[in-house]
Amino acid sequence: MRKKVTLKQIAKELDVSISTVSKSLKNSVEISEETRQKVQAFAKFYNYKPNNIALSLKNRKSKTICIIIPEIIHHFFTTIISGVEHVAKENGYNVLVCLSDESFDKEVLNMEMLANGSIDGFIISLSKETQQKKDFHHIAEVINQGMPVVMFDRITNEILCDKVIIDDSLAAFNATQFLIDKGFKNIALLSTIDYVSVGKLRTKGYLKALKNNDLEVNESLILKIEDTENFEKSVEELLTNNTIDAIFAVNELFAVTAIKVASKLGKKVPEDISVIGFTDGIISKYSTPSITTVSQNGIKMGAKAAKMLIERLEMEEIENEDGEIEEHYRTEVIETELVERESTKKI
Amino acid sequence: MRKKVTLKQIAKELDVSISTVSKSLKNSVEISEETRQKVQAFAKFYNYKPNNIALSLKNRKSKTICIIIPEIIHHFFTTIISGVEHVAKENGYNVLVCLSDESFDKEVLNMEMLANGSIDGFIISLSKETQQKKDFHHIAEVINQGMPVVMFDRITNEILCDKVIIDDSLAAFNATQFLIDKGFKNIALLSTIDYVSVGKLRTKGYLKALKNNDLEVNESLILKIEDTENFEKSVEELLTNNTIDAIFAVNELFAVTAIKVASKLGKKVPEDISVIGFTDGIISKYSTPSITTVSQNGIKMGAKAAKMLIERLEMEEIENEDGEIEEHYRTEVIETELVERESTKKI
DNA sequence: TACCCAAGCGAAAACGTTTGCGTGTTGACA
DNA sequence: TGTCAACACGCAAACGTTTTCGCTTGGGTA
Repeated sequence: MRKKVTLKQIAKELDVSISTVSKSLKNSVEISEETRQKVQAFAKFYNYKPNNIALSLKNRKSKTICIIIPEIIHHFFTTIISGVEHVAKENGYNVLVCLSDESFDKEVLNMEMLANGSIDGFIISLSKETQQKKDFHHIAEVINQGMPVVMFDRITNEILCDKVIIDDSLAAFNATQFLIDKGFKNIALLSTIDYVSVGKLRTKGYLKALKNNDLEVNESLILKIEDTENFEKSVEELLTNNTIDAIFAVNELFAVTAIKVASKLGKKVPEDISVIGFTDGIISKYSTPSITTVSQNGIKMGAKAAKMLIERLEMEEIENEDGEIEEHYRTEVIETELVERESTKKI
Repeated sequence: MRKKVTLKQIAKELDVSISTVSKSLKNSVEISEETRQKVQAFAKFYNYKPNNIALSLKNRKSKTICIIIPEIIHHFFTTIISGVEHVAKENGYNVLVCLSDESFDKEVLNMEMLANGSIDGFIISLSKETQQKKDFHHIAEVINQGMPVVMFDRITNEILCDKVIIDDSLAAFNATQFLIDKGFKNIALLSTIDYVSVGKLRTKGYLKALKNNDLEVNESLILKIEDTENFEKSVEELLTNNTIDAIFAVNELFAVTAIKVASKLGKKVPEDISVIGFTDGIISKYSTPSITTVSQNGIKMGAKAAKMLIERLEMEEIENEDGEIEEHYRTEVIETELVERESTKKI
């Protein structure tokens, strides 16, 4: 086993000072050609690599960013990570992935654990519990300490920072309008409870589309699901007790479940009921029938978030020099797209 | 903005030495009750948190592990990360996620970038290209430097280290046997090309099951897919030109595609053809019909890999003290399970 | 011969910790 | 009054870098 070699060891071995070694490796003109050659050869032979931790300490930056997401077994968040990772690597940053498991405490813990030099900035999508509690002190705290934060998807307006979102309300509006244009009038909504910001916004878009087309809102066609594990029954009741010709679901899982329940009840998709989902994930693509859905480009979103964070990180260096701090935060809206597949009736 | 406070600043403010502050915060008996109180109160007020980077440098360990996977937009790898992350956090470790994108170079780059103090150990699943090249010098290198590595799923026997695998061959054997037991004789195989270790092993299990039951191996029923993007056509040809009553696919994507193609050709699953897949992911669960599949518990696998890595990390500390190094590597086999769903005919 | 300058190198500080050991001040006791 | 613990604290090294500044040596010039 050949342990990592340090500047000190090289210096000792070649009987020069540590500074000489360091400068030689950096091709400083201060050092004679001869010494440089010697040191570089030696360093190469022993496969010298500067210790990143020491560099982090010295430079007071770790070249690492942390992304905190509610859960990872979820296609959307996976694409986000993918986008973040690629941009990060391109810019020489590493990515630490933390899961809040939708828990407020874990979210806080993760942030506190890392906001002490370990990382340079956060990219975060709020946990359900955090959104419910409306307690964002942990985020305000790290921002206050001078650490940049970029929020995406599940955000809050109570915190000032860079944000990347889709226009959930508009996307939902468009999806609903798409159904209305096909002539459907009894459009059910499968949504989440309101404290989930995106659920609320998507519901808003749905309502607006109905209103815009002078369609009456039928409350019994709106199902707000809390328990995302066991809700088949509620959907079954919804479909049994009402006349429904189309469904707009605020996520993939709700959409595919709606289709399952419908076919169980003997209703065919899209012949009897048309279904539109949200998030263009694996489920939508591979289920039968494949599902028409609102595509939120997670990769693009993650990439954008990473870009914003890194820009701010690199910007800070310059700004710190003249002591000015730019506080002009941006909110980027990533465009969505309606991907038409088999679950909606062709006209 | 209130920047992070350091021991030095506290020391200066309270007019004591840095060591006194440090010891006070650690409740050392060396320091008087009074001073301790004072320091702790001050530290608490200013929300002092020790700088992790400095600690890493001093302790020469970062409490961070890195997982390198070929791609993240893949349910199996996502569950792995989930398993790893939870065990890591439980033990006070952070998780750095790196993607090789199935590229040898990126794999090497990632390892070299991080094997200099940034992290304490690796968990890795080999990229396709690496398996094809059979070049594992980068892995041997970091192991040689004394950094523990745990390989999972896509492994190689050429490297000695801890490993976590499933018995791919056995699992494939069982799946094939399951089909044979149902009375099928013309069982097609959708596999990958042989350099992907798991593809090869699963093919082996398939062949063994046929042999064990005195069934003749029909080479034209075996399709080895290279391009995992555009292979529908090959599957279509396979199904058109042969009499096939069952299909064993070595992953979810192949399985769901087989079903799509079959139904396109007017053959019903499971009435006309039974299909078994591999990996119990979202696709298998939510496609229609839902797919009978070999479940590899990714969470368990990831958790096990993390446990093995951390055990070795903590073990090393003790061993280093008496200079002995334990080189007894283990290979853990995670049991698989056949999850019966709708894509196989009930007898 | 005296002086200067450049080249080549080393010392030391800094980043923020921890910790073994040294040291000064008490108070008690003989 | 002298001695010696015990107590309370500070010094300094160490982790591995980078970088500023200062030092030495030699040769050239006046």
